[in-house]
Amino acid sequence: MIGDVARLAGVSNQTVSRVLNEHPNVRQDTRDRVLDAMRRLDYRPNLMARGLVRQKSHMLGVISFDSVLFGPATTLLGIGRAARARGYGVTILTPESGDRSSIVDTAASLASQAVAGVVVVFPSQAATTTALLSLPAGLPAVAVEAAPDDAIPAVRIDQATGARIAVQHLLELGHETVWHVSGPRDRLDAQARVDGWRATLEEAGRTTPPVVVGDWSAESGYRAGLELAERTGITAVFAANDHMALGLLRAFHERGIRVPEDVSVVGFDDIPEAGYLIPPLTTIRPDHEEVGRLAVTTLLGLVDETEQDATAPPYVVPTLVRRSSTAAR
Amino acid sequence: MIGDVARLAGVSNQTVSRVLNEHPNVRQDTRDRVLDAMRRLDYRPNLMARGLVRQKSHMLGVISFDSVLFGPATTLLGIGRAARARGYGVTILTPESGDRSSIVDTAASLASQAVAGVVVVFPSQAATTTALLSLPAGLPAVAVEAAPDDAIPAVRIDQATGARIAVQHLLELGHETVWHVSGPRDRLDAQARVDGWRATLEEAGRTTPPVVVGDWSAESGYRAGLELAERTGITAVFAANDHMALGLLRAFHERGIRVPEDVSVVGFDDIPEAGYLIPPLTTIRPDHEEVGRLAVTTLLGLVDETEQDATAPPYVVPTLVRRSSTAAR
DNA sequence: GGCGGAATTGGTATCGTTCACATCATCAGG
DNA sequence: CCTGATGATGTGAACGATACCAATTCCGCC
Repeated sequence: MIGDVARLAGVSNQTVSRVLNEHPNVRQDTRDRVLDAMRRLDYRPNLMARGLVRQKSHMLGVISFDSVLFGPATTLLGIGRAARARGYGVTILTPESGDRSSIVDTAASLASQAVAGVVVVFPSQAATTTALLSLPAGLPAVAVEAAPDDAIPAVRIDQATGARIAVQHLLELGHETVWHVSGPRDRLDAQARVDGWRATLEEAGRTTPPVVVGDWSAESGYRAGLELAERTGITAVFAANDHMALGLLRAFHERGIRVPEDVSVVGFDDIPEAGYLIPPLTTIRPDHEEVGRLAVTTLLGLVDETEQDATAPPYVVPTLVRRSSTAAR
Repeated sequence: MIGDVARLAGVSNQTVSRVLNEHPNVRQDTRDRVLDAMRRLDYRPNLMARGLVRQKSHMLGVISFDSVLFGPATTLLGIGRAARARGYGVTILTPESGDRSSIVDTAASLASQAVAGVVVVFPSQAATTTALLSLPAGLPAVAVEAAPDDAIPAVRIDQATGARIAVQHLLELGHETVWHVSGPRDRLDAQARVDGWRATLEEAGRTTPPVVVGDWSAESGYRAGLELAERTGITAVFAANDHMALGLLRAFHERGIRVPEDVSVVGFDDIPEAGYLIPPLTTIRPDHEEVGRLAVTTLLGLVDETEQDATAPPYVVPTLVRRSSTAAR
């Protein structure tokens, strides 16, 4: 195929290849002739052939769980866009389940796809470790959220700071303490939010209520809400994500507890509909897309030594979005 | 690399290749020896080399818009899983914007990735056409939702039937007529829902109120709700998706209109949190993942003539999920 | 005019695999 | 024991690009 272009332009294959790769030592008129030939033939380089000789593909792999959830889905979008901007394609794999074998399968499938590097978007330490171990040794990898020890670089939302901002906000409104509905115990991001919440309360010298554990779903938030509604004296709740906050709102509504008059609620994620819940939800907004971008930058730093700014900041700090679900006590 | 295996197993490259491709004419003990060697060396076939000689990659391309939304994201998941089950990888591209040039760019980028086929998950006729025209001629393609004329096969949710079920449900509850908050005008799926809604009302001999146009977002649903709240005599609203229904609920709540006592609301999509809104939302549940699966089946039918059941049913019929946002009049 | 070094271009091997064809081994039947 | 068919294996070319090295051209300067 490159031969056709070469013939039409009256040069050798090699020269076409040079034009293709923007090698400097090609005379301007030769370059023009080649470019013109490429246009005329609607030539597209065969990336498989190129990958074969270069021993490196133009593909990045992503292993992701929960890829339908707002946070991960947005991160995936960020990864895709950043990768494309650098000339890489992205292939996304989602294990059927959280089982060990399912994860191993997925990693193996990625391994055979000859990717240049891998981003692991997993919420649990164990799963990430499993995935990484199943990858061929030496394949560059970056973790999003959960990184086992410091074996590989990680990019994450600064969950703890996000939680801190949420709690701080509630304390400033005059609440004595803040209850917390957390994500699953085995999820690192969930635990980081718990840690931030607890630390902030302790620093302020407040009592720390027991954690109510959820699983990210609206349903678990609803159950947590029913549980909290039984108790008296609760004035502020920090939910570890907006979906659970949504469930909370529903439970409180059902029990005649008014938000924010009786109880203030803060969520986490700022899903697009957060502003249209009843009442509009005050929440913490993390920039998931930025996380994806940073993950790609970091990964490409590993893949391609010539990459610049390989040392991307590993934390993305979220911000507070004030709406109507919180009020002064 | 295949050579290493061959040497260790004491056979030729060709024999290893035969084992790899499950060619029948290999003696059992030879096969075992080769398989053992492969395991010992942790050999993985180089898919780029294979793709090069076979002139076909093991990759499917997907162009998708709105990949963060629940529906499309779920379809993407279905595509990914179905593809993997058939030994194909998937690369997903999302244009930066809906601009023509952005779409053309995206398609071009896919074209150079040597994919075996393409799934276009686009909501508008125009965008899909643009995307398809930018793809190299002869590349098999399947459209999800929006298919321009009948140039390529399409797989879609049976939107009209979904709408019909929603309207039917409301009419059976005794409502005189049903208002509709639609998706954007240029979206085929939105228009199909409008058509189903209108047809059902007309067949029942009811008056057809004007369509209130939204853009899928909760915000537009909210605005539509405020608008509807101004009018009197409205007892039932069918929103074209759950996010807009959510906005509606909020607007009605704000204006003191009770759901379902004063107005019944039906959504579309059955997002995971639909059951935890205030009140829990009655909605239409389309199986988006199934659409993804069917798209892959259909595409692979085009890519690989040996594929079976190439004639997948092109419509996936949704079902009604009854919750508490609808009541008898 | 001739020389040296840089810029430009071409030739050939190579990446890891499969394909087409050739070869060798095996076995049943006459 | 030979023949022919069939099964099992090996050999060399090809896929489309890049890498490495050699060859040619160009240019400024002595």
